[in-house]
Amino acid sequence: MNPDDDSESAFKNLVLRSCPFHDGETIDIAGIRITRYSGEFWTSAQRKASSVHEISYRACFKPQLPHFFIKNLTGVGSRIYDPFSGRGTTVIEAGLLGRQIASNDANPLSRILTRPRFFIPAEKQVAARMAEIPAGTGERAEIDLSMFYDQKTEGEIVSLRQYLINQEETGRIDSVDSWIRMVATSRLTGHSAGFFSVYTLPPNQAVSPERQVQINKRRKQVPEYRNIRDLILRKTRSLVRDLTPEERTR
DNA sequence: GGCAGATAGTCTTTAATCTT
DNA sequence: AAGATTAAAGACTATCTGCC
Repeated sequence: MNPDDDSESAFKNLVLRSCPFHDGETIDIAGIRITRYSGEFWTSAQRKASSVHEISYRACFKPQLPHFFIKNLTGVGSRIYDPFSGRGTTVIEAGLLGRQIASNDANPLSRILTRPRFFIPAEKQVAARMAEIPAGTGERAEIDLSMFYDQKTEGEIVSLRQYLINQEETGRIDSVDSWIRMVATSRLTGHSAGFFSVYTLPPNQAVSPERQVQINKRRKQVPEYRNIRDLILRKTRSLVRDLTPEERTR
């Protein structure tokens, strides 16, 4: 069910009325000091946050949520720890608020997506590095991904992957490589021309190869060439568009 | 500067499958 | 069989971009 605004605000008023003190006010209950804070984080108007958060990931909450608690309950320089970091919303927001951070996650994808956004390269550096990485020769991946990618596109992805694995294994991977890996990972599949794949479900939803064959048939589509270098640069620009010069070099 | 179309992050709905 | 859970599909919508 989708509660309309009226019922939502009625619920909010009920909750606020039942609370005996006002926002920011501290009272003593049974010897425990309690300060009240309230906020809204789910309506569209309150979702706007830094562009640097905008990478695809399943199940992510709004940056305003950690922002609210970090701002009200911690000071500049405090350390914020997130034990289930996911795409890193909490620690990135903490970083933007000038806090120290620590995080971990069982899924290594978390580190791939989070860490590079603390060491943001200049767009020029990303462009120069992308130009150095071989575009490949249309090599296919080990598994059949032809229902998602045009052959040339897939060749570029395979070549980039090989390059990154090689950099990692030889200990040469740097912040520019890591940034490219983060952006490329978030561009792999999606539902618009900004992704490497043909139209598929939005990137927070997985699709099996068999299902994608059906989607292609129904939509009468075949994967067409996508220049992954251009798309990575475009997304790079988009990710940093809200950042101040200080935030970019922090 | 304002409009229209494109983009893409996220939300809702429906279908399929599993559990009790 | 009913209820719960998960998968699939696409809809919704704020923001961006290009154009006049």
